[in-house]
Amino acid sequence: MDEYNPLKLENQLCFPLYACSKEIIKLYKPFLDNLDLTYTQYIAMMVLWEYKKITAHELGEKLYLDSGTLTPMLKKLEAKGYIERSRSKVDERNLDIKITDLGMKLREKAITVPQELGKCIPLDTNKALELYNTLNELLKLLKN
Amino acid sequence: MDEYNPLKLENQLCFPLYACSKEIIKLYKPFLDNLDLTYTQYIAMMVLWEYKKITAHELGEKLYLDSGTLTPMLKKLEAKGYIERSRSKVDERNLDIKITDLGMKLREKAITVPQELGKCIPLDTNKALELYNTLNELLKLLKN
DNA sequence: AAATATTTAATTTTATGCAATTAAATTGTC
DNA sequence: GACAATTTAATTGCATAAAATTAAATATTT
Repeated sequence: MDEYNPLKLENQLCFPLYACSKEIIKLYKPFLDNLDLTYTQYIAMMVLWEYKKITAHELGEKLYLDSGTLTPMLKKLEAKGYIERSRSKVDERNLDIKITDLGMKLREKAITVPQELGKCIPLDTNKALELYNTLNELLKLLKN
Repeated sequence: MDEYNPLKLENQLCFPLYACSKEIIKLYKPFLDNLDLTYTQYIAMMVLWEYKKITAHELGEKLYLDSGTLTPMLKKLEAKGYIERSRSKVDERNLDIKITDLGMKLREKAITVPQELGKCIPLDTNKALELYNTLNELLKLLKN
């Protein structure tokens, strides 16, 4: 009998996580192209649709992204007119991100995206929910 | 009662997939730094440790990566002396990737990585196995 | 055999993504 | 109030990652 090989790609947990993540982000592309958003910009807008106003730092914590990724991405969203960037008056080290009317209007166009994408993911509801729960649990544990 | 909001970051399946993938790849960093490999280079080496020789195209299929990512990455692995790149004699459009002795030697240094990483992932064996199975199933379905 | 279609790696462009550093502002301590 | 420590965004450098295009080689069709 062959010995168990810990270094086979097939035997890794991380690899299907990494590959699934990329493949699903690819599925978003045609829908997000209609909104002129990349996936990273989309998840940032999602937070802003909910909170309307947030500091760059808090946004980064929610998205698991640091300023090296956020700064240029937020500048692009500002150039598109979806957000405004301004120094906080309370603490000038903080950058306040505020959604614009145009940004809020984009939400209406985006409203169908989650359902459309759901149709592209070939998992039954129970499996999907179980996966959702496990990943969120793992994510929470990894944060500590 | 609040209505269900399909555009809340919290309600997405893809986001924890994306975030977990990135966070776990970060966990690899200290171990892979010892091997002078990035995560992408590591998974490429994993395939080569198993197959010894493979075409760039087949490697790309296994890793879910295209030539735009593979070409520069394989050149770096060649520069480190872990692989050799050569045109196939059978079909010159194909690029053969062959592991070197130095590349095979690196495997010995890498052998402990999966176990070390396992210790960093706070999931019990059953949950991890279930996640592994679901993700591989999903990955297989996404390929079609 | 010539023309066409296909396959594949490489290149180009744009957008992350992270580590490390820098710079500016604020906080804490005395 | 001076000054050190801390916090935060921005910058820099390097490595993906994907889409689109290009170029070379091979396979197919007539």
